[in-house]
Amino acid sequence: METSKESGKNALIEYIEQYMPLTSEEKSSLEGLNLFREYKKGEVLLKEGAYSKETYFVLKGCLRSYYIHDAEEITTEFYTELEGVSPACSQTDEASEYFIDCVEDSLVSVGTQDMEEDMFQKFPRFESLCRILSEKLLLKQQTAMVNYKTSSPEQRYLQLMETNPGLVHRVPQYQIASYLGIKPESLSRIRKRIMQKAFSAHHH
Amino acid sequence: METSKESGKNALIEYIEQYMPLTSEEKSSLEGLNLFREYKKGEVLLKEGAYSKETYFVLKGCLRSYYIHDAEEITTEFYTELEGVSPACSQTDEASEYFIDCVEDSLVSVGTQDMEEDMFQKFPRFESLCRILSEKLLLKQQTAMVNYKTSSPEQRYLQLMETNPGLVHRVPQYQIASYLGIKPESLSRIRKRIMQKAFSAHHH
DNA sequence: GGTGTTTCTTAACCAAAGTCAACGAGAGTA
DNA sequence: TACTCTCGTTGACTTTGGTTAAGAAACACC
Repeated sequence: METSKESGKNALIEYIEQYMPLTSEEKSSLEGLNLFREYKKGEVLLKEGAYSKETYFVLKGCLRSYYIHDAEEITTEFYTELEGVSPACSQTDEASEYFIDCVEDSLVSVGTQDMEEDMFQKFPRFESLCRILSEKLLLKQQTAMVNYKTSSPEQRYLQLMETNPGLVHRVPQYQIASYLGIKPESLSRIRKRIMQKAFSAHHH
Repeated sequence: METSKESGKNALIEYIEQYMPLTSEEKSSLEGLNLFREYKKGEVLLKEGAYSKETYFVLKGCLRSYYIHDAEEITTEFYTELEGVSPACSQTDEASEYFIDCVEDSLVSVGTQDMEEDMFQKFPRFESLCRILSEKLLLKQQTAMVNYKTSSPEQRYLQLMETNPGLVHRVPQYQIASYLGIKPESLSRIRKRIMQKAFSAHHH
C-alpha cells in the first residue's frame, strides 16, 4: 500500500526533526535508503542466534523483544508507533541473544548497519544524534531499573496501566506478565485484587 | 600524592586505548585537561538536586550512585577501578535525581561537559568513542535488567558473588541489599540460607 | 577504655508470588 | 458440530520476602 509507506517516510523524518532539523539533502538521503516493510502478526523479525544487522523503527503496529530462558519467554520491551529498536547484534558482530516478533500487523522502517555508516560518513551530525539518542535511552533504561527495584508487581502493573493503558489490550497477558517479571497466574490474581479494591472503594 | 596521580593518567589513557589507539597529540590533550581528585570515604560527589556537569572515572577506590526513595537509599550501581560515571544531569541541564558518594577513599579523574565538547571539537573520533561506549553501556544495562527479572534475590546475590566477589567485602551489606532490590534483613537471611546449604552439601 | 552510633543478625508474624493442577472460554480447524 | 490449542482464571499449598522489634557486633569518637 503506497500511501501508508509515504506517510511512514514523513513520520520517520518528523521523528528525527524533533531532535535536529534536517536539510533537504539529508531528507532525500534518508528517504532514499529507508526501506519500509509490512509484517503480519506473529512474524519473527529477529531470531536468537542470528547475525542480523537490521534496525527497526515502528510506524504502525507493535513489536516485542524477548529472550527464551529455561524454555520460557521473557518479554523485555514493547515497541509501538514512533519507537525504534537497534538490537544488540546489529552493533556487535555477535549472535543475537533474543528474538523480536510482531504483536500485531505492523509497518516498519528497516535500516542496516551499512546504511548507518554511510550516513555517518556523509552527515556526521547523525552520529551526534545517535549518541544523544543512545544516552537518552540509557537514562530511560536506568530509571526503569530503579522503578522496577522500588515497586511491587502490583505497583508495576498499575504504573503500566497509567503510562501505557492501551498496551494491556493490544498484548496477550502472559507477555505482559513476563514483562512485569511475574507469572501469568500472579498477574491474574493481581488484576482480581485490583478489581476488588476498585469495587469496594466504589461502595466506599 | 603525585605518584598515584601520575599512574592515574596512564590508567585513563590505557583504558581509552583499549578501544582506540591515541596519537601523542590526543594523549597530551587528555593529560592537560584531566583533573585528578582524592575523596575520603563517605564524601558526597554529587547531590540530588545539583546541576553538576562533572563526569567521573575511578582510578582507585569505589564510588556508588543511589536514589533516596521514601527516605531510603536505593543503590543503583557501584563503580570501582577503571569504571566511569557520566551522571544523567551532566548531559541534560536538569537537576540530578540521585547521589554519588564515596564508599572508600578514592582517586578519581573528574571531567566536565565543557572539556568534553572541546575534545569532540578537536578530535571528532572521541565522539565516535563516546557513542560506542554509550551503546555498550546500554546493552549492559539491558542484560542487567533481564538478569534481574529472571532471577530471585538469592540467585542475584550468588551471581554478584561470582562476578564481583570483592564487592561484598568492600561495601556495607545494606547497600548491597538495596542494590539487589531487597531489605537488609532479607539479605541476612539469604546469606544464612546459603551458608546452611553449603554446610549440608559438605556433609552431603 | 568507655560510650554511643551504625551495621548486622534473629525471631515471629503477615502478605504476596511461585508451583501444580484443574477448569473454562474462545479461536481456529476438520 | 465436535475437536484441539491457546490463553486466562482459580484453588490449595509452599516458599520467600517485608515488617516490626529486639538484641549483638563492629566501629568511631571522645
